[in-house]
Amino acid sequence: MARFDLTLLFAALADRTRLRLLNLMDGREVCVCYFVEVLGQSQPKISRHLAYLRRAGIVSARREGKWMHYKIVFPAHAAAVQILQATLAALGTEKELIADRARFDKCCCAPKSNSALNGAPLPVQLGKEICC
Amino acid sequence: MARFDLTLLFAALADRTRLRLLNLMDGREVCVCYFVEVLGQSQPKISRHLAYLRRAGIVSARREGKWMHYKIVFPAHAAAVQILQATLAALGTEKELIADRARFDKCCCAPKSNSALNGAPLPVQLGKEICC
DNA sequence: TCATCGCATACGCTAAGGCGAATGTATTCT
DNA sequence: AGAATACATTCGCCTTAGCGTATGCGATGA
Repeated sequence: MARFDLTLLFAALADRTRLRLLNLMDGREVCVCYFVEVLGQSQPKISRHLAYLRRAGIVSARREGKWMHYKIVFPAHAAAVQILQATLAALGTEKELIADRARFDKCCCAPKSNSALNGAPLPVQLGKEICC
Repeated sequence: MARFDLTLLFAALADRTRLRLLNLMDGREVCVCYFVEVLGQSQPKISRHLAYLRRAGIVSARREGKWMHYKIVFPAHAAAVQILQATLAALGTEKELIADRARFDKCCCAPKSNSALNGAPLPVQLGKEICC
C-alpha cells in the first residue's frame, strides 16, 4: 500500500477530454497526432491534457524521432488500478467514445489518406498487432 | 446504461474532505454534527461538501427534527457503483481514515461524554445495529 | 546551416472551487 | 413569542484549471 493520493487520480479523471484520451489509449500506445486528428481539438489542448495525465502518473510518454507516443500505465496501488479499469470499461459503452474509437480506426488503418497524418507512426497495440 | 456523467462523479471524489466524509458514511447514516466533531473542521465547510456530494448524486439527506442525516446512495450506473465501492474499500486502508473511524466510534459510543454532541441522534448502521 | 515538422510550454483571460466569516432558516424549548 | 439549536447559504478572497493564442524547442531533412 504505497503512498498514493486518490484525489489526484480522481482529478485527472474528472475531465471529458482526458477521458476521451484514455479511451483512445486503452490497450495501445498512440502518437499525439492521432489524438489531435480524432478528437478534432487543438494540439496545445491535447498536449496539456496529456501532460496532466502524466503528472497524475497514469500515462507515460516515449519519444520516437519527432513523434511522441503515449500509453496508460497502471499505478502501483491496487485500488487505483481497479478504479482505472472500471473506468476504462465504462468508457467502452459510451456513444461518443465508441465513435471516437471508430474514427481512430479509420485514421489508423489508412493514415496515408489523411494529409495531417502523413508519415506518422502507426499506433502499437500493446503486446499484439495493431487493429486491422 | 442511463445518461450518467462520470466526470461529475470523479470531481466529487477529487477532494480530501469529501473522501473523509464518504469514509465515515460507509455502511451507515450519519448526523452532520458527528462529521464536524470527528473531522474537527468548521460546520459550514462540512455542510458545503455534503451539498456537493448531494448534487453529485452519491449522497442523500434525511431530516429528523433539527438534525440532518446523510448516507451514501449508489447511482443507477454499474460502473459508477464499481468505482464508488472500490474507492470506499481503498479508503478503509488509509491511516488517516482509519483514525477518523476510530474517533467516530469514540464519539458515537459515548456521545454524552462530548458536550458538542449532547442529545444528537446516534448514527444508524444501514440494515443492522450500530457499532457497539 | 537553415527551414520545417511534431510537440511542449508560457501568457492572458475567464470560470470554478475551496476557504473563513457572517448571515439566513427551520425546528425545538421555555 | 422569544431564545437557542442544528444546519444551510451567501459573500469576498484566493487559488486552480481550462481555453485560445503565441512562442519555444528538439529532431529531421534539404
